[in-house]
Amino acid sequence: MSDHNRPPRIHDVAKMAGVSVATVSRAMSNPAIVSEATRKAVEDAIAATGYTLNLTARNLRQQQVGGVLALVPNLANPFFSQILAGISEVLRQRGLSLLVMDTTSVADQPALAALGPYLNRSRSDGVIVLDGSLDPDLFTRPGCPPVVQACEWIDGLDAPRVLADNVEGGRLAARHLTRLGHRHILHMTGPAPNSLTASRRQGFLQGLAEAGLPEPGPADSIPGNFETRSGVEAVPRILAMDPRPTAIFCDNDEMAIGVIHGLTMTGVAVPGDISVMGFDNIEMSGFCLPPLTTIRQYRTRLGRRAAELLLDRMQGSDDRRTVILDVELMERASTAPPPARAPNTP
Amino acid sequence: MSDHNRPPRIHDVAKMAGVSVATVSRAMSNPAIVSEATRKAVEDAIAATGYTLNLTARNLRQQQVGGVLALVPNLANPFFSQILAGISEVLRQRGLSLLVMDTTSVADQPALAALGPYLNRSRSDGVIVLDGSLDPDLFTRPGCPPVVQACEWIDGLDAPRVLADNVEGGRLAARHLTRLGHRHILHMTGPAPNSLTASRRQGFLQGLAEAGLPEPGPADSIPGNFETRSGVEAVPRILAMDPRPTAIFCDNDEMAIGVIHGLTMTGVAVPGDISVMGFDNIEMSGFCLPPLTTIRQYRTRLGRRAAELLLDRMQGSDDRRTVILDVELMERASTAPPPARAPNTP
DNA sequence: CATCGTGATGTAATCGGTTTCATCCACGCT
DNA sequence: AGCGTGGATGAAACCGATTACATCACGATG
Repeated sequence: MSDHNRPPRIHDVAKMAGVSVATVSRAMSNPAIVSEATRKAVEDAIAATGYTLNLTARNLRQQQVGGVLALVPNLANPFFSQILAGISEVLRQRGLSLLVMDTTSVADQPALAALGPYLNRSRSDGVIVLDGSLDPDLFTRPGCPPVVQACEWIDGLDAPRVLADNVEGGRLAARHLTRLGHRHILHMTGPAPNSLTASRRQGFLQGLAEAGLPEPGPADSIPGNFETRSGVEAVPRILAMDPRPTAIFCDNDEMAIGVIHGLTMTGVAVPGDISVMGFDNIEMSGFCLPPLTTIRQYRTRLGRRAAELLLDRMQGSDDRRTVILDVELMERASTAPPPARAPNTP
Repeated sequence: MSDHNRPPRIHDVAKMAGVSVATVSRAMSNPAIVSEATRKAVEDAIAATGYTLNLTARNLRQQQVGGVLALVPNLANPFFSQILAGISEVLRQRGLSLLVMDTTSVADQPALAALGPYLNRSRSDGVIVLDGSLDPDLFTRPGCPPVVQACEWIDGLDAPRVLADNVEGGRLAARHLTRLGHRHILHMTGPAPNSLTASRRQGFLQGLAEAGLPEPGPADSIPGNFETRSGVEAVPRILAMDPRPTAIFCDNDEMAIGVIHGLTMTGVAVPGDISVMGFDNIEMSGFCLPPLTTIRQYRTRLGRRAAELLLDRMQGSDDRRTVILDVELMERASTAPPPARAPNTP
């Protein structure tokens, strides 16, 4: 052993195999263009030295980073982490690293100062944005790598999008509830500027119209922020409504679970007195009580598609299409026909 | 503009500022050692050219990667993603990237083949392992960067650990339930080889002993796999037990929620007939019905500490100590004194 | 037989920074 | 005046791979 306890480099492999470093490099990255005997010799030398290639050196030469950055609003939210799992899967197959950055952790700073340095070709080869609340201009600055939007999207950002069919989901929710006989349905929405909020609302209204219901007024929706707590906190206001709604469609499962929690704690039966449904089909929605009727979207698949689209763009594709993934109604036990009389009708 | 649409390099900045590239480099990384006037000139030139440094080049020269790898069993599990959020926070402050890899996505392949290439100084500067089921030998191979274990740990791996006080948590659970008057408590455990399972069990037994209860037999525990479904599926076996337990301590919240789901669907009241408690205090535990009594552990803090410890090790510290973080009993509504008579006593 | 093409390989430039080492200059001390 | 000292800076080596280009051997072709 002549190595001074330093990891072997390609030079050491070349010497041991009796070939040049160029040949070693070729044997590794494009085995077809070296002779059988040489390849064998190189393989043996690699095994003997325990050589592993220095990715940083390769990346520098090839003008790439070898990784893709995912911008996640709130890493702690399981909804996003499942999308990440899909992204991770695709990237790993291509030998790329997944870098993640939590955008909420920098929410106190100006986005440009906090995120700007990361939206750079020297930090990643591509970006998948899961946060629809970011400034589109962040991604159009020179030096920003290719971008794909997943799940949420940013108005005015001209980059491919991979979305669940939120409009259809909203429509399915309205159809489900109206078919059960509900006529007075409250819509608990996400935060106002959010892209998901807008399209779920749109589909929901469309579904109500198809059922022949009149256009709901502003009193028929109540804003939340996608967090469970906001569902709980909406309950007193919901119960004070007159007439009281017989069903509530929440823009995500967390809020729906919060609403059910609040209603149940107040003695209102779900779905006996009020039906509640959610959106997303998070893991927990099948196990809460009552199990939650919701709209299922395929998060792992969404992550995979987003990663695939990004890889295309990184290879120069100029495909800017939006991919819409199917959603599906998951009918569980939190919805039922309305009570014979509205609970607060005399 | 003389740039041919190519991002500016340090050379361009140097030319514009009228200094050498070495000086530009120094002005950026160690401003104190260049003169006031030079620093100003360089700053102006950087602003004028829109220069951003190529991290890959710096990393190559400095023999580092600029990133830390987190090995997560199941990215889709919110429990882990919250730890990641803590890790991410610390790393970002130091300008390091967070790389994540889902170990379940490679579970079908031999760990060495799948993970080996990533456990290398050329892929990351350090590793945080959240998966206690991995082979310790993976991390002792030459070329593996410094490792810190967080949350779970690997027997036989001599690397710093950051853990919640699982033993104390088990003890608190036993104390809480015995103080309520329970004498027959079932322990639903995690998978057998898991490090968390063992220590929670140990604390639980200790707590029972302190309450003067006899050592429980093998029939007083039932194995799960930390997933909600395993909690649901355990219910028929639980209800068939004779005598039937009056309380169930589950090794995590997901299983507890599954158990509550199963019991409630079968018409058994929680906590009226059987008390259930969990471990972890996941977000949802406060909102399920009934709200879950559980042991809280501080996941974000755990992630932060792990990252800090790793940074120490990366800077050469040889501190191998284990950090134990406090846990806390969260008393909610899923536990109560046992019914006057055991439900299935004649 | 000369020429050309082709496959396999070596040589050296290259990626874009950091850092060592040398140089230069101003200043203070003897 | 001579000399040492320290601060600021530049020239060039260096990090470890990839790859353009040159070279060479060999077989096919005219």
